Amino acid sequence: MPANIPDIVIGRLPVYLRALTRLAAEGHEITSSHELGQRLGISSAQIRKDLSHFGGFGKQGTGYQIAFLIEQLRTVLRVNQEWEVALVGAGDLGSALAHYRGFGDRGFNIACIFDSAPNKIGKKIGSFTVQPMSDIQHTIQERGIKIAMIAVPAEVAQEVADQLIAAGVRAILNYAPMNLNVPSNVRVQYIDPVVQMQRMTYYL
Amino acid sequence: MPANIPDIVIGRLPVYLRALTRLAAEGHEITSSHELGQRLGISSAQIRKDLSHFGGFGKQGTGYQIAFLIEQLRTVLRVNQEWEVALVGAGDLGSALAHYRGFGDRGFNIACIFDSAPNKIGKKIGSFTVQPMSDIQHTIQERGIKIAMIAVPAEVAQEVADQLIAAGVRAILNYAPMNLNVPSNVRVQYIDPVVQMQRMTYYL
DNA sequence: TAGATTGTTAATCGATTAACAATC
DNA sequence: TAGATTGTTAATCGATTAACAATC
Repeated sequence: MPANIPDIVIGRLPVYLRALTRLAAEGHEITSSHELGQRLGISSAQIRKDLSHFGGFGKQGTGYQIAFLIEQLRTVLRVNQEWEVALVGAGDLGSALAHYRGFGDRGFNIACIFDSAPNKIGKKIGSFTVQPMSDIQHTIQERGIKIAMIAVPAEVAQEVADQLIAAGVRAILNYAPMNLNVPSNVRVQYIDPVVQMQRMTYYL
Repeated sequence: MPANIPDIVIGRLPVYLRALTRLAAEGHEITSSHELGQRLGISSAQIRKDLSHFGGFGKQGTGYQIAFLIEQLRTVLRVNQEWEVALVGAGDLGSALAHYRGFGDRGFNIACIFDSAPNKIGKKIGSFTVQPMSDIQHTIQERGIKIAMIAVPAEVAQEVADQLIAAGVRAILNYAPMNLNVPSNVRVQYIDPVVQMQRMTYYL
């Protein structure tokens, strides 16, 4: 495993992986840094440089074997295995996430759903039964779950995060519109559609 | 309006705005670049530098009046007005977005919903009636809508984007797991939870 | 062989940080 | 006045790009 890869490079690999998977679905077998860069709107040099951190995946004069490169990136990102994911929050968003079919084939499986509302606990969402928050510690620890999605109101998101971390979670995808305070060994990614729209209105 | 602000700076302003709104909700009236930086996990120097692109919003020795800074940032980002947003896709995700209460108070209102499935067209989602895709051009043009959210399968996302852009949309929030090709006068932001989880598994 | 594209180095470009005078 | 914090400059740091030898 190469050391000290910049985080910004790691951040682009999933986007490369997604584009390569799409190219493969379209029937391509080989691509080049130039073609991939065109699709993604970034320079070919950046793609070659990013990939070169992990080894020489291409062939001069030819380019990259798509299936091979996909496999390599999946290995680097550690998504050549299935990760179990805990979901907290069984409202509109939580339900939509629970029903979303796009996780499984890209390395993730929702394994359990938690909510605090008594009228939701015990209900079925897809194939899952909503569990009470008090189950978090036990279920997550027992199953060794390391990844969680938070889909609860902002007011309780920090509290939920604290519980998840105490139970062993080390990666959080936070849908609540607020910043989380977490120890340095825990990673957080944020999804806030309003923030992303506010990044565009400036230019309108 | 100051010229040529780096995009990376614009990208942080909504996060500042969100944190400030939260501080205000907690009853604070004044904050400092240091306090804000602590909350967000970034340096105080960066916050001061970012804000200084748009003017001197603080006072030496005191810090920033939160209400005033919120108002300034809302003006800079142009979210001191309400933007009408078109939503394409009335599946699980589209429905969840239509029901989400968090848009209105942060500058955005969903104004119309489109889907292609005959069994969805005409149905009510919240207070909206799902319209057929063929209405896109007319409705968006008539209402002067500039922002759209795409919540359709990846296979049709590019086609939907093309239609939206032809109708006058200039900012797209894309939930479909694929890259969109758009003209340079159109901005796109992406939400793909799998990409964001794949950015974390590398470190687990 | 000729053409194409990689992997890599060095140069450029841009962003972050440290430091401090200004000033509330 | 003394203490605190801004706005800004200059220095540092890191990321992107251009260019090309290597080589398929």
